[in-house]
Amino acid sequence: MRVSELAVRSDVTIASVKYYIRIGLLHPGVAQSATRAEYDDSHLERVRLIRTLVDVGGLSIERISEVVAALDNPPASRHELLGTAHEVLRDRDRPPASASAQRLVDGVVPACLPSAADHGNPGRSPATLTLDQAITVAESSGWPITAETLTCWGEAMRAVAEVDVVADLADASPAQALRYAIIGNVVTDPILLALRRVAQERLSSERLGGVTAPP
Amino acid sequence: MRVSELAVRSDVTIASVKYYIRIGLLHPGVAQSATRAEYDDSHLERVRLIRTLVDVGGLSIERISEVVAALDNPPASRHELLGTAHEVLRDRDRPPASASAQRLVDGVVPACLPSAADHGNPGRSPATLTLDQAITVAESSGWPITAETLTCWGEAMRAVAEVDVVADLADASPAQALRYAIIGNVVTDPILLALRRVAQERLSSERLGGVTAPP
DNA sequence: CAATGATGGACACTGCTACTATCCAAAGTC
DNA sequence: GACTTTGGATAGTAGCAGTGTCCATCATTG
Repeated sequence: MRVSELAVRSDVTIASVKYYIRIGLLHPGVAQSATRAEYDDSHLERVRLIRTLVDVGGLSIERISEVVAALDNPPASRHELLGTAHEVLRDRDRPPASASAQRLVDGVVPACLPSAADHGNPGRSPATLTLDQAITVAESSGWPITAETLTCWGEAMRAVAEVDVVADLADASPAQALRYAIIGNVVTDPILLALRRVAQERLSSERLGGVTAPP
Repeated sequence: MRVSELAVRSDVTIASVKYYIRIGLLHPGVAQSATRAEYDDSHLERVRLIRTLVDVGGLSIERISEVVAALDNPPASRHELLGTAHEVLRDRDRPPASASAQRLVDGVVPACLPSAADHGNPGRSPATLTLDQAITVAESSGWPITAETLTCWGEAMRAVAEVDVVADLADASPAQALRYAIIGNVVTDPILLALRRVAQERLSSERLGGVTAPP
């Protein structure tokens, strides 16, 4: 297909396609002549990935470059796959984690989320680092998290992750699996948060005995 | 206190304080003379709220204006409180929900999140609308959600919301309760998502039998 | 009591991001 | 042969969230 078709099919302007190629997010088409190049499904898929990451995930172009780099050079082992996915999704410009947050995490997580990696020193994975920092931010916003709360949430998220991991493991190539892990989290995170709000409304209406629905 | 102190205590430059006042996010200090005004804890609290919403929630200044407007004019009834909180946190520029997503939500949510509001026609609350749209986006990103998945997630999020609602109801004035509902969601959403990732890593390492931890 | 320096108010300006627009010459199309 | 499309390059734009600068006032301090 030509640029115009790629642009229409991915719902993006030609100018944007050119832009993505220029900054290296998208590989150029195969040049047929000085004024013609051929684009294929890999281009279409890439542009759609970019748009999902921008529109749904709210990732910056810079972050997307990292995602793309990881996809073009995926980890060989299954074990590092999620780590890589979580690393690119991780918010890098957060203040460092407080000691109390790390202690809380160390105390609660192994108990409610047992893992084979608990033998020996597990180190701090991207996700654990993110958790440390998120709890630190909450603390400094005057919203301290108790061990009980975290335990309860951890158990709930284990149930969520059961579904996730099963879905992710079905796939074939490392690049595809990585793609799935990244897109899967990006598109389903908002669903989870929306469900949380729905649950809050319904629970609160039950507790208060009234009707929460708006006009 | 004077601007300089307010600026230091809220970790913001004087220029930013002036900016927030100029655009109406922050009420001016009480003028003592042409070159002196007195600021109090309400100013400090407001600036900290703004920064939390910007830094943690990633809200735009425009959205924060809505939050501030809601706080200055909170709903009188407890029942509308969460609805208002969810309305201001809701992403307004999403495509409309698909019929299939709405059907999915209607089929799953009442079953796993029973509510007093289910008598008669409940309408669509802000959170439900957000959920519809989030599922629609997932569908159109090639990530269809099954009823089983949604049910499982819904049950997990009910457990999460149990903790939330208890915390929110402890408070006094409508404005305070609204503030808590908004900040609470904003600062704890990232924790939940981080826990999800941690759970994924640990579960996957258990399934794969290896060690997921990075270097 | 004069020098110093913080304040309020107004307005212009900046830095960053993510595109858009324009131009051109070559190539394909009708 | 007129018209459209493309690739490549470069410059320009829109929006957001502040910053910088200026000035007249005013409080403080040596």
